[in-house]
Amino acid sequence: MADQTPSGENLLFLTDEQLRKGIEAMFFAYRGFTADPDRILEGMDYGRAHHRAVHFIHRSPGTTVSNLLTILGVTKQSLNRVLRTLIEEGLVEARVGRRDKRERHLHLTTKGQELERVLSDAQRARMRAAYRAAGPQAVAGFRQVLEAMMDPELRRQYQGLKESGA
Amino acid sequence: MADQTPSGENLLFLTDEQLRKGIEAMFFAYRGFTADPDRILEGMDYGRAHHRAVHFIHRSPGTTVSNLLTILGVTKQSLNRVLRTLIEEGLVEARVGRRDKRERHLHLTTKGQELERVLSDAQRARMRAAYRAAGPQAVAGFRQVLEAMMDPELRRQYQGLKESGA
DNA sequence: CTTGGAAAGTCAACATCGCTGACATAACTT
DNA sequence: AAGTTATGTCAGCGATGTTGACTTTCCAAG
Repeated sequence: MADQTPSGENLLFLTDEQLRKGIEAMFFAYRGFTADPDRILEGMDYGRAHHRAVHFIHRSPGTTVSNLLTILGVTKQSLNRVLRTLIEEGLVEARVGRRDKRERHLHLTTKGQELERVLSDAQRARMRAAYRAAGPQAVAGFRQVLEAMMDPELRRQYQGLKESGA
Repeated sequence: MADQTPSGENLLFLTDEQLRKGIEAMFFAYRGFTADPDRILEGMDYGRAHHRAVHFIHRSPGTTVSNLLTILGVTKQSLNRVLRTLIEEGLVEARVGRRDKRERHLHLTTKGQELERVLSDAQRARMRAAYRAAGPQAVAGFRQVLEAMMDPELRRQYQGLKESGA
Protein backbone atom coordinates (compact mmCIF):
# COMPACT_ATOMS: atom_id res chain seq x y z
CA MET A 1 0.00 0.00 0.00
CA ALA A 2 2.88 2.33 0.60
CA ASP A 3 4.46 1.68 -2.80
CA GLN A 4 3.55 1.18 -6.41
CA THR A 5 4.30 -2.16 -7.94
CA PRO A 6 1.57 -3.58 -10.19
CA SER A 7 0.44 -5.94 -7.45
CA GLY A 8 1.27 -2.84 -5.55
CA GLU A 9 0.33 -3.56 -1.93
CA ASN A 10 2.53 -3.89 1.04
CA LEU A 11 2.64 -7.62 1.55
CA LEU A 12 4.00 -7.63 5.06
CA PHE A 13 0.68 -9.02 6.27
CA LEU A 14 1.50 -12.21 4.40
CA THR A 15 4.73 -13.06 6.21
CA ASP A 16 4.94 -16.44 7.85
CA GLU A 17 5.05 -14.73 11.20
CA GLN A 18 1.82 -12.88 10.53
CA LEU A 19 0.20 -16.08 9.32
CA ARG A 20 1.29 -17.95 12.43
CA LYS A 21 -0.18 -15.26 14.60
CA GLY A 22 -3.41 -15.58 12.69
CA ILE A 23 -3.41 -19.32 13.27
CA GLU A 24 -2.87 -18.88 16.98
CA ALA A 25 -5.51 -16.18 17.12
CA MET A 26 -7.99 -18.63 15.60
CA PHE A 27 -7.04 -21.26 18.14
CA PHE A 28 -7.40 -19.06 21.21
CA ALA A 29 -10.44 -17.21 19.94
CA TYR A 30 -12.28 -20.43 19.17
CA ARG A 31 -11.69 -21.52 22.74
CA GLY A 32 -13.36 -18.34 23.91
CA PHE A 33 -16.08 -18.74 21.34
CA THR A 34 -17.16 -22.13 22.69
CA ALA A 35 -16.39 -21.51 26.36
CA ASP A 36 -19.71 -19.99 27.44
CA PRO A 37 -22.05 -22.54 25.83
CA ASP A 38 -19.79 -25.34 27.06
CA ARG A 39 -20.07 -24.04 30.59
CA ILE A 40 -23.86 -23.88 30.32
CA LEU A 41 -24.11 -27.36 28.84
CA GLU A 42 -21.88 -29.08 31.34
CA GLY A 43 -24.04 -30.70 33.92
CA MET A 44 -26.92 -31.04 31.50
CA ASP A 45 -27.01 -34.22 29.47
CA TYR A 46 -25.91 -32.25 26.43
CA GLY A 47 -22.67 -31.25 24.77
CA ARG A 48 -21.34 -29.19 21.95
CA ALA A 49 -22.88 -31.47 19.35
CA HIS A 50 -26.33 -30.85 20.78
CA HIS A 51 -25.70 -27.15 20.74
CA ARG A 52 -24.80 -27.21 17.07
CA ALA A 53 -27.89 -29.23 16.16
CA VAL A 54 -30.16 -26.93 18.14
CA HIS A 55 -28.55 -23.88 16.61
CA PHE A 56 -29.08 -24.95 13.04
CA ILE A 57 -32.58 -26.28 13.61
CA HIS A 58 -33.43 -22.91 15.09
CA ARG A 59 -31.82 -21.22 12.15
CA SER A 60 -33.62 -23.29 9.53
CA PRO A 61 -36.84 -24.59 11.05
CA GLY A 62 -38.25 -27.55 9.17
CA THR A 63 -34.87 -28.59 7.85
CA THR A 64 -34.43 -32.28 7.14
CA VAL A 65 -31.98 -34.69 8.69
CA SER A 66 -30.09 -34.87 5.40
CA ASN A 67 -29.76 -31.12 5.29
CA LEU A 68 -28.45 -31.04 8.80
CA LEU A 69 -25.97 -33.78 7.99
CA THR A 70 -24.56 -31.69 5.19
CA ILE A 71 -24.30 -28.56 7.28
CA LEU A 72 -22.76 -30.23 10.31
CA GLY A 73 -20.44 -32.50 8.34
CA VAL A 74 -20.84 -35.54 10.55
CA THR A 75 -22.14 -39.05 9.92
CA LYS A 76 -25.78 -39.88 10.27
CA GLN A 77 -24.97 -42.22 13.13
CA SER A 78 -23.30 -39.43 15.02
CA LEU A 79 -26.09 -36.96 14.34
CA ASN A 80 -28.73 -39.56 15.05
CA ARG A 81 -27.42 -40.17 18.54
CA VAL A 82 -27.70 -36.46 19.22
CA LEU A 83 -31.11 -36.01 17.62
CA ARG A 84 -32.52 -39.02 19.42
CA THR A 85 -31.76 -37.58 22.84
CA LEU A 86 -33.05 -34.16 21.81
CA ILE A 87 -36.31 -35.70 20.60
CA GLU A 88 -36.66 -38.02 23.60
CA GLU A 89 -36.24 -35.14 25.97
CA GLY A 90 -38.70 -32.99 24.11
CA LEU A 91 -36.44 -30.30 22.74
CA VAL A 92 -36.88 -31.19 19.10
CA GLU A 93 -39.88 -32.38 17.15
CA ALA A 94 -39.44 -34.47 13.99
CA ARG A 95 -42.42 -34.14 11.68
CA VAL A 96 -42.88 -36.61 8.87
CA GLY A 97 -42.73 -34.88 5.50
CA ARG A 98 -45.97 -34.25 3.65
CA ARG A 99 -44.60 -34.48 0.15
CA ASP A 100 -41.97 -37.10 0.96
CA LYS A 101 -42.89 -39.14 3.99
CA ARG A 102 -39.36 -40.47 4.38
CA GLU A 103 -38.14 -37.05 5.37
CA ARG A 104 -38.20 -35.78 8.92
CA HIS A 105 -38.64 -32.06 9.25
CA LEU A 106 -37.04 -30.82 12.41
CA HIS A 107 -38.44 -28.12 14.66
CA LEU A 108 -37.57 -26.84 18.10
CA THR A 109 -40.24 -27.24 20.75
CA THR A 110 -40.81 -24.45 23.24
CA LYS A 111 -38.37 -26.20 25.54
CA GLY A 112 -35.86 -26.46 22.70
CA GLN A 113 -36.26 -22.79 21.92
CA GLU A 114 -35.55 -21.98 25.54
CA LEU A 115 -32.28 -23.87 25.51
CA GLU A 116 -31.35 -22.32 22.19
CA ARG A 117 -31.96 -18.89 23.58
CA VAL A 118 -29.87 -19.45 26.68
CA LEU A 119 -26.96 -20.79 24.68
CA SER A 120 -27.27 -18.24 21.96
CA ASP A 121 -27.59 -15.36 24.41
CA ALA A 122 -24.31 -16.34 26.00
CA GLN A 123 -22.53 -16.74 22.71
CA ARG A 124 -23.94 -13.54 21.26
CA ALA A 125 -23.01 -11.62 24.37
CA ARG A 126 -19.36 -12.51 23.85
CA MET A 127 -19.62 -11.80 20.15
CA ARG A 128 -21.28 -8.48 20.81
CA ALA A 129 -18.58 -7.45 23.24
CA ALA A 130 -15.88 -8.40 20.75
CA TYR A 131 -17.64 -6.58 17.91
CA ARG A 132 -18.16 -3.50 20.01
CA ALA A 133 -14.55 -3.46 21.14
CA ALA A 134 -13.22 -3.87 17.62
CA GLY A 135 -15.63 -1.63 15.75
CA PRO A 136 -17.64 -2.00 12.56
CA GLN A 137 -14.77 -1.82 10.15
CA ALA A 138 -12.88 -4.55 11.99
CA VAL A 139 -16.02 -6.66 12.00
CA ALA A 140 -16.31 -6.37 8.23
CA GLY A 141 -12.71 -7.53 7.87
CA PHE A 142 -13.27 -10.34 10.34
CA ARG A 143 -16.16 -11.65 8.28
CA GLN A 144 -14.26 -11.33 5.03
CA VAL A 145 -11.28 -13.32 6.26
CA LEU A 146 -13.45 -16.02 7.80
CA GLU A 147 -15.43 -16.43 4.60
CA ALA A 148 -12.26 -16.71 2.59
CA MET A 149 -11.02 -19.37 4.98
CA MET A 150 -13.98 -21.70 4.47
CA ASP A 151 -14.01 -24.64 2.11
CA PRO A 152 -16.00 -23.62 -0.97
CA GLU A 153 -18.80 -26.04 -0.24
CA LEU A 154 -19.12 -24.85 3.33
CA ARG A 155 -19.03 -21.27 2.13
CA ARG A 156 -22.06 -22.00 0.01
CA GLN A 157 -23.82 -23.52 3.01
CA TYR A 158 -22.93 -20.47 5.04
CA GLN A 159 -24.13 -18.05 2.42
CA GLY A 160 -27.32 -20.03 2.01
CA LEU A 161 -27.95 -19.51 5.72
CA LYS A 162 -27.32 -15.83 5.39
CA GLU A 163 -30.00 -15.38 2.78
CA SER A 164 -32.69 -17.43 4.43
CA GLY A 165 -31.87 -16.09 7.83
CA ALA A 166 -31.86 -12.40 7.01
CA MET B 1 -29.45 3.85 14.03
CA ALA B 2 -27.93 5.86 11.24
CA ASP B 3 -28.05 8.90 13.46
CA GLN B 4 -26.06 10.93 15.90
CA THR B 5 -26.16 9.70 19.45
CA PRO B 6 -23.16 10.67 21.60
CA SER B 7 -21.61 7.23 21.00
CA GLY B 8 -22.62 8.17 17.54
CA GLU B 9 -21.70 5.17 15.37
CA ASN B 10 -23.95 3.14 13.21
CA LEU B 11 -24.70 0.15 15.39
CA LEU B 12 -26.27 -2.05 12.75
CA PHE B 13 -23.29 -4.38 13.03
CA LEU B 14 -24.46 -5.30 16.52
CA THR B 15 -27.87 -6.66 15.58
CA ASP B 16 -28.67 -10.20 16.65
CA GLU B 17 -28.73 -11.19 13.02
CA GLN B 18 -25.22 -9.87 12.45
CA LEU B 19 -24.03 -11.62 15.57
CA ARG B 20 -25.54 -14.91 14.48
CA LYS B 21 -23.82 -14.63 11.16
CA GLY B 22 -20.57 -14.03 12.96
CA ILE B 23 -21.15 -17.13 15.06
CA GLU B 24 -21.82 -19.22 12.00
CA ALA B 25 -18.83 -17.75 10.22
CA MET B 26 -16.64 -18.87 13.12
CA PHE B 27 -18.11 -22.35 12.97
CA PHE B 28 -17.60 -22.87 9.26
CA ALA B 29 -14.26 -21.11 9.11
CA TYR B 30 -12.87 -23.20 11.94
CA ARG B 31 -13.82 -26.31 10.01
CA GLY B 32 -11.75 -25.05 7.09
CA PHE B 33 -8.99 -23.98 9.41
CA THR B 34 -8.48 -27.49 10.76
CA ALA B 35 -9.34 -29.42 7.60
CA ASP B 36 -5.91 -29.52 5.97
CA PRO B 37 -3.90 -30.63 8.99
CA ASP B 38 -6.60 -33.15 9.85
CA ARG B 39 -6.33 -34.63 6.39
CA ILE B 40 -2.56 -34.90 6.70
CA LEU B 41 -2.73 -36.44 10.15
CA GLU B 42 -5.35 -39.03 9.33
CA GLY B 43 -3.57 -42.27 8.63
CA MET B 44 -0.64 -41.28 10.82
CA ASP B 45 -0.90 -42.27 14.46
CA TYR B 46 -1.54 -38.64 15.31
CA GLY B 47 -4.49 -36.33 15.66
CA ARG B 48 -5.35 -32.73 16.29
CA ALA B 49 -4.05 -32.88 19.84
CA HIS B 50 -0.62 -33.91 18.57
CA HIS B 51 -0.69 -31.09 16.08
CA ARG B 52 -1.38 -28.55 18.78
CA ALA B 53 1.42 -29.85 20.98
CA VAL B 54 3.89 -29.85 18.11
CA HIS B 55 2.84 -26.36 17.09
CA PHE B 56 3.41 -24.80 20.48
CA ILE B 57 6.63 -26.67 21.15
CA HIS B 58 7.89 -25.35 17.85
CA ARG B 59 6.71 -21.91 18.78
CA SER B 60 8.34 -21.90 22.21
CA PRO B 61 11.25 -24.36 22.16
CA GLY B 62 12.30 -25.45 25.61
CA THR B 63 8.88 -24.80 27.09
CA THR B 64 7.96 -26.92 30.07
CA VAL B 65 5.10 -29.35 30.38
CA SER B 66 3.40 -26.99 32.83
CA ASN B 67 3.63 -24.15 30.36
CA LEU B 68 2.14 -26.27 27.65
CA LEU B 69 -0.67 -27.34 29.95
CA THR B 70 -1.59 -23.73 30.54
CA ILE B 71 -1.52 -22.84 26.86
CA LEU B 72 -3.47 -25.86 25.67
CA GLY B 73 -5.94 -25.85 28.52
CA VAL B 74 -6.15 -29.60 28.99
CA THR B 75 -5.34 -31.88 31.89
CA LYS B 76 -1.86 -33.26 32.37
CA GLN B 77 -3.20 -36.76 31.83
CA SER B 78 -4.56 -35.81 28.48
CA LEU B 79 -1.42 -33.97 27.43
CA ASN B 80 0.77 -36.71 28.82
CA ARG B 81 -0.79 -39.30 26.58
CA VAL B 82 -0.02 -37.12 23.57
CA LEU B 83 3.50 -36.21 24.65
CA ARG B 84 4.36 -39.81 25.44
CA THR B 85 3.64 -40.96 21.91
CA LEU B 86 5.47 -37.98 20.43
CA ILE B 87 8.51 -38.75 22.55
CA GLU B 88 8.36 -42.50 21.92
CA GLU B 89 8.24 -41.95 18.21
CA GLY B 90 11.10 -39.52 18.29
CA LEU B 91 9.33 -36.30 17.35
CA VAL B 92 9.83 -34.56 20.65
CA GLU B 93 12.72 -34.56 23.07
CA ALA B 94 12.15 -33.89 26.77
CA ARG B 95 15.27 -32.54 28.42
CA VAL B 96 15.51 -32.55 32.18
CA GLY B 97 15.85 -29.01 33.51
CA ARG B 98 19.27 -27.85 34.63
CA ARG B 99 18.12 -25.50 37.33
CA ASP B 100 15.10 -27.56 38.30
CA LYS B 101 15.49 -31.18 37.41
CA ARG B 102 11.78 -31.89 37.83
CA GLU B 103 10.99 -29.82 34.81
CA ARG B 104 11.03 -31.25 31.32
CA HIS B 105 12.01 -28.83 28.61
CA LEU B 106 10.43 -29.82 25.34
CA HIS B 107 12.08 -29.58 21.95
CA LEU B 108 11.22 -30.84 18.51
CA THR B 109 13.65 -33.30 16.98
CA THR B 110 14.49 -33.05 13.30
CA LYS B 111 11.68 -35.48 12.63
CA GLY B 112 9.34 -33.41 14.73
CA GLN B 113 10.32 -30.26 12.89
CA GLU B 114 9.53 -31.99 9.63
CA LEU B 115 6.02 -32.85 10.73
CA GLU B 116 5.53 -29.37 12.10
CA ARG B 117 6.57 -27.90 8.79
CA VAL B 118 4.24 -30.08 6.76
CA LEU B 119 1.26 -29.28 8.97
CA SER B 120 2.10 -25.64 9.28
CA ASP B 121 2.71 -25.26 5.54
CA ALA B 122 -0.75 -26.56 4.84
CA GLN B 123 -2.39 -24.38 7.44
CA ARG B 124 -0.47 -21.30 6.44
CA ALA B 125 -1.30 -21.85 2.79
CA ARG B 126 -4.98 -21.62 3.57
CA MET B 127 -4.43 -18.66 5.83
CA ARG B 128 -2.36 -16.92 3.21
CA ALA B 129 -5.01 -17.43 0.56
CA ALA B 130 -7.66 -16.05 2.88
CA TYR B 131 -5.51 -13.08 3.87
CA ARG B 132 -4.67 -12.34 0.27
CA ALA B 133 -8.29 -12.55 -0.80
CA ALA B 134 -9.47 -10.28 1.99
CA GLY B 135 -6.66 -7.74 2.00
CA PRO B 136 -4.54 -6.15 4.72
CA GLN B 137 -7.24 -3.98 6.21
CA ALA B 138 -9.59 -6.93 6.59
CA VAL B 139 -6.78 -8.91 8.19
CA ALA B 140 -6.25 -6.22 10.76
CA GLY B 141 -9.94 -6.31 11.62
CA PHE B 142 -9.94 -10.09 11.73
CA ARG B 143 -7.16 -10.06 14.29
CA GLN B 144 -8.80 -7.36 16.36
CA VAL B 145 -12.09 -9.21 16.63
CA LEU B 146 -10.42 -12.53 17.43
CA GLU B 147 -8.35 -10.95 20.17
CA ALA B 148 -11.42 -9.34 21.66
CA MET B 149 -13.16 -12.69 21.63
CA MET B 150 -10.54 -14.48 23.74
CA ASP B 151 -10.80 -15.02 27.47
CA PRO B 152 -8.52 -12.50 29.15
CA GLU B 153 -6.14 -15.15 30.42
CA LEU B 154 -5.87 -16.75 26.99
CA ARG B 155 -5.35 -13.32 25.46
CA ARG B 156 -2.34 -12.88 27.69
CA GLN B 157 -0.98 -16.26 26.60
CA TYR B 158 -1.54 -15.28 23.00
CA GLN B 159 0.14 -11.93 23.37
CA GLY B 160 3.05 -13.54 25.17
CA LEU B 161 3.54 -15.78 22.15
CA LYS B 162 3.45 -12.80 19.85
CA GLU B 163 6.32 -11.10 21.62
CA SER B 164 8.58 -14.08 21.95
CA GLY B 165 7.84 -15.28 18.46
CA ALA B 166 8.43 -12.05 16.59
C1' DC C 1 18.64 -33.39 57.51
C1' DT C 2 14.05 -33.76 57.41
C1' DT C 3 9.86 -32.35 55.76
C1' DG C 4 6.54 -30.05 52.83
C1' DG C 5 5.07 -29.02 48.51
C1' DA C 6 5.68 -28.51 43.53
C1' DA C 7 6.46 -30.83 39.03
C1' DA C 8 5.95 -34.64 36.59
C1' DG C 9 4.42 -39.19 35.43
C1' DT C 10 1.23 -43.13 35.67
C1' DC C 11 -2.88 -46.15 36.18
C1' DA C 12 -7.78 -46.85 36.03
C1' DA C 13 -12.16 -45.56 34.70
C1' DC C 14 -15.26 -42.92 32.22
C1' DA C 15 -17.86 -39.44 28.81
C1' DT C 16 -18.40 -37.25 24.44
C1' DC C 17 -18.38 -37.39 19.94
C1' DG C 18 -16.32 -38.55 15.94
C1' DC C 19 -15.90 -42.96 12.76
C1' DT C 20 -17.07 -47.65 9.94
C1' DG C 21 -19.86 -51.53 8.80
C1' DA C 22 -24.02 -53.85 8.49
C1' DC C 23 -28.68 -54.02 8.27
C1' DA C 24 -33.89 -52.71 8.39
C1' DT C 25 -37.74 -49.99 7.04
C1' DA C 26 -40.28 -47.06 4.39
C1' DA C 27 -41.33 -44.61 0.46
C1' DC C 28 -40.35 -42.33 -3.72
C1' DT C 29 -39.02 -43.16 -8.74
C1' DT C 30 -38.65 -45.57 -12.87
C1' DA D 1 -41.52 -54.95 -9.57
C1' DA D 2 -36.93 -53.11 -9.01
C1' DG D 3 -33.84 -49.73 -7.76
C1' DT D 4 -32.72 -45.70 -5.10
C1' DT D 5 -33.12 -42.56 -1.36
C1' DA D 6 -33.94 -41.08 3.43
C1' DT D 7 -33.89 -42.47 7.74
C1' DG D 8 -33.04 -45.19 11.79
C1' DT D 9 -30.50 -48.52 14.55
C1' DC D 10 -27.03 -51.85 16.50
C1' DA D 11 -22.35 -52.95 17.51
C1' DG D 12 -17.84 -51.66 17.93
C1' DC D 13 -13.90 -48.65 17.76
C1' DG D 14 -10.70 -44.45 18.20
C1' DA D 15 -9.32 -39.87 19.66
C1' DT D 16 -9.50 -36.79 23.14
C1' DG D 17 -11.22 -34.87 26.91
C1' DT D 18 -12.35 -35.67 32.16
C1' DT D 19 -11.57 -37.20 37.67
C1' DG D 20 -9.34 -39.47 41.20
C1' DA D 21 -5.61 -41.70 43.37
C1' DC D 22 -1.00 -42.59 43.72
C1' DT D 23 4.27 -42.45 43.07
C1' DT D 24 8.64 -40.43 42.14
C1' DT D 25 11.65 -36.75 42.01
C1' DC D 26 13.52 -32.86 43.76
C1' DC D 27 13.74 -27.94 45.33
C1' DA D 28 13.40 -25.20 49.37
C1' DA D 29 12.44 -24.05 54.08
C1' DG D 30 12.67 -25.21 58.73
